[in-house]
Amino acid sequence: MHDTLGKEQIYVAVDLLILTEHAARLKLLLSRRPQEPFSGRWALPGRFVGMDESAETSAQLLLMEMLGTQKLYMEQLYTFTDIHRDPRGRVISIAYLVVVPWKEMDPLIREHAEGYQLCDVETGRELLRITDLDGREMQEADFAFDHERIVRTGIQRIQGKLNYTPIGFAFLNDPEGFSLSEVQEIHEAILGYALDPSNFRRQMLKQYEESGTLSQTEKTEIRRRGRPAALYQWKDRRQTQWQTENS
Amino acid sequence: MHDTLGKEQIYVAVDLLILTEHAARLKLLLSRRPQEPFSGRWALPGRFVGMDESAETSAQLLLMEMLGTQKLYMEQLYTFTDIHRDPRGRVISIAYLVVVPWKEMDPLIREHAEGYQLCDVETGRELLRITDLDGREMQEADFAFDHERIVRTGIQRIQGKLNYTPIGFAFLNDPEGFSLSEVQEIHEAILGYALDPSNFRRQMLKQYEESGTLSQTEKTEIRRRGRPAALYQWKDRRQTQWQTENS
DNA sequence: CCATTTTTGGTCAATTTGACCATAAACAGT
DNA sequence: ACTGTTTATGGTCAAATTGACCAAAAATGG
Repeated sequence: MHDTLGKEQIYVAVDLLILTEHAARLKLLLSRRPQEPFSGRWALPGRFVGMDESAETSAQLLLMEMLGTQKLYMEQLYTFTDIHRDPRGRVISIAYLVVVPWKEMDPLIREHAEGYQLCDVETGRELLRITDLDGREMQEADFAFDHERIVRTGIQRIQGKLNYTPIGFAFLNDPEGFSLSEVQEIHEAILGYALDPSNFRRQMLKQYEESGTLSQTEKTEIRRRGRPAALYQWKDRRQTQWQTENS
Repeated sequence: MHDTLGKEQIYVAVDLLILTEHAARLKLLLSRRPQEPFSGRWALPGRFVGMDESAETSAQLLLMEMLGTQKLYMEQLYTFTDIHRDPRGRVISIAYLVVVPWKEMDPLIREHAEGYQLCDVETGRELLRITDLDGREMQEADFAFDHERIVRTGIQRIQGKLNYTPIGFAFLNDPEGFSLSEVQEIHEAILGYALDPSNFRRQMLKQYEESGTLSQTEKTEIRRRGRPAALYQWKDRRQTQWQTENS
């Protein structure tokens, strides 16, 4: 479609940083580019913005194409505009950060997003290590365009936001409820280090229980080992506001 | 130059939200548009991004044109892409937040930025009131394009950043030193409410003194009334990093 | 010399945080 | 049935932080 680009105009694209979490691991949706430029390198899902779409709409459409849903947490991440970021011509990219609950991601990924892999993201306080399904680590040169930089920017953003927003809950919007340990697992996967269970629970409850957005249900979890956890619910009053809110 | 735009492509522009502070007031650089569209309405300084410039470079060039300097705190704010934000055609705007010390702004504004006014921004915890030099309040409809939204986004951003970054110090980079009351005045102007002097000082010193970025000089201020204040210095180790750092 | 103004340092109670310990509630294996 | 293991949950306690004050220091203006 856009194999060659005109030399006389700036093209606008959106790229999606789609994050999910499973088994104490932060995961990131990447694909190997099937064509030039950067054939074979890892790339974020992207799309050119049409004349009749806002960037946000364009991102939502791409999301719909890939996963078949729009009801996800999405925020604008950053706009990358380096002159030579795309060898085909002048393309700027507006990157969006998308959070998908694993339970939704798992079935969707098979149906819609063929060719995509959910790669592992390991992140300590400073480090960032991304590995594909075979456990091979990616270097910056393994990425297409400036996508490695986009990834780093996004990870930093979400790490910072954990402190003062309930963005962690966007990773588990299942209506059946969730345990606070699951929330903790998500925070740990994003931050890259362990948290104290007792203190974590205390913090979450104080922060969100009195505002009514986090409330305990009557059900409890079914586990294999250990004491079953109480299940909580997230009241979505602000879920839709998330879509347009700017930090 | 761009009186009429082609209908077949997306144009990319940058807009600058230039903030400064004086006499306990947050100020914002605006001009009345001299031409259609939105003739007579208030607008941020802006510029179309050239084919051979990154957005950041373009913003820096505009800054250089307007104020004759580039050595200012600047960060990308947000990218606005609504389809109908510009009646001339399809234009997206990458907004940048710029902080100028008053002592630099005052002389520069006369020389370079003719037609621009430094308007007052009054901001409580929720409210936002912007008034021109004659004290007349602006409504959303008094702004061109979606510039009122850009302003609100920017004010929110800087208010949030006061908590966890030293962005307040960007308002006074004078080499002669500054008193902590001046810093406090800046914070109060941005936040829209008063702070306790003693607690404010305690916080600033704990946060930045031990890292070596804030240090007391031997000089003291010359005042009209009251005890003269000790002057402090900001060590710029991270000033340049500010330019590219993303929150 | 006194009243006023602003800076600076300090107190003190309330709150928050971080590092723990202890118990509760389940299961697995003997 | 009992024992050990595992995970969830509740509690303690000292350290650190915050917010609301008070008071002295250091200047000026009358």
